Amino acid sequence: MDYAETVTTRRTGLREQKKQATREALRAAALRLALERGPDNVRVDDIAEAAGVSPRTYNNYFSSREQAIVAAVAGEREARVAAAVADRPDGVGLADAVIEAIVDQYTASDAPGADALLLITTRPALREAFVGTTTAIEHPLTEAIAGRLGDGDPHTARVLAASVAAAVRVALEQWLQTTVSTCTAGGLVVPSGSLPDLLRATLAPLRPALDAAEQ
Amino acid sequence: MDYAETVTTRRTGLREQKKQATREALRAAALRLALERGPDNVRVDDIAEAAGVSPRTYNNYFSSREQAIVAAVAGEREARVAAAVADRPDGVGLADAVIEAIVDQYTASDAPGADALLLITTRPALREAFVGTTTAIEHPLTEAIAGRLGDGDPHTARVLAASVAAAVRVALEQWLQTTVSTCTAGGLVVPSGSLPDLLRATLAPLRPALDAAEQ
DNA sequence: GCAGAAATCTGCGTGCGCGCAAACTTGCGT
DNA sequence: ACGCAAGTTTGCGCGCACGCAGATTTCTGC
Repeated sequence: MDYAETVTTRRTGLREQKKQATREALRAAALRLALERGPDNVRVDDIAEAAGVSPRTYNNYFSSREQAIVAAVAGEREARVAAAVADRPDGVGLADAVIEAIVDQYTASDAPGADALLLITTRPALREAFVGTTTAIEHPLTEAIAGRLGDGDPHTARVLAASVAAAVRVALEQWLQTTVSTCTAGGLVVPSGSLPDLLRATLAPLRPALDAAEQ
Repeated sequence: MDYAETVTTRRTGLREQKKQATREALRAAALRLALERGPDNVRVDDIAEAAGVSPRTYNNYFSSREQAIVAAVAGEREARVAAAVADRPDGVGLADAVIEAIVDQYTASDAPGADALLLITTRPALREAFVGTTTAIEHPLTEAIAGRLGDGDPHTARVLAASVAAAVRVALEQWLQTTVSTCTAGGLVVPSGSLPDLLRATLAPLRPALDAAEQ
């Protein structure tokens, strides 16, 4: 929940260094254990023990059992989406900047954690946590949109960011739904290639709102 | 979560009748106890005991402790919003129908539970649960919008409904924020009169998207 | 270096959410 | 009227989330 130090490693150093280390250890341990045994057969005590910390400490980093597993695949996608929106050249419109940035980030991150994604699509509790990560992009996205809108009403940026995040959530829900049904029916892996198209199609209805805000 | 019987009291009757009775008893007990003592000094066991059911039964009706308290003021606003959208004459545009229906429902319901609202604005956990009720309007709103759009793409209706719900959530968050700060600073009750204006202003950026979907 | 301040880790206790299976209630067919 | 099927309630147990306060580690000023 704290992205202020991701760039310049602010703050004295040894503290934040250890903090990030244990956070990463918890992430890795959670994902590894979830893949080895089923996701249901892993308690927070196991994760904490594998990471070498107290069970109580786990909840100082993640507020739910699923967050650690989901964090491994979701990562800091939120901040990268915002950065991607801001990095688009000024020539392209707001709608294209936002939509393409989101599509890029959500398709690029699929390759590394493909096995983890398959795991997430299986268990409903994990799917819910994964879908819940979309709300995390709201704040960074708000600032990115506000930066592109210039001196406009900051309320508008916030509403648009929330709407975009909601649309992304809808796309993910539908993608997971069709994915699991495909798995059940065909028995093959996920057709991740359709995610970009689905995102574009789902975000399309918001284009008029984004265009109108630009004036 | 089950709105199929709200109109015609379908299903044999005695079962659903008792079900609604205990649900209402739980709601009332939760709100009463929360008002008497502080909201933090009421356990689910107390609510269940006051309603005359087992503590386990409570979680058959509400999946969290706050839901019962919030449900008292939130009620079945979801279904009524959808009905209000559908009831607007065909002459008015989709944007006006949606926005005015929402404004109506969110202002009309404020009067009865004014004291409860003040309670909710105080405790952060309750505010979160109250804000969370906005996602409940997504499904009914989707069908209402789809009905007005006619034979258009059902995806569009879903995205628009999700965006509208997100915007409502943003408005509620901001309203609660300014409300609590006003209370802290001035020490007076909430300026509920500004909610309609805030809703209208927050939903305004989505007008172009709603208008465009209508064609 | 060295105290004092600040942040973090940890054990403990409480309450909550929920799966499970047994008792009980209600509805329906005959 | 009666018995079976379906639905609901309840007790039980497990694991999770978190506040609290003490111990421990890290940072800062001197």
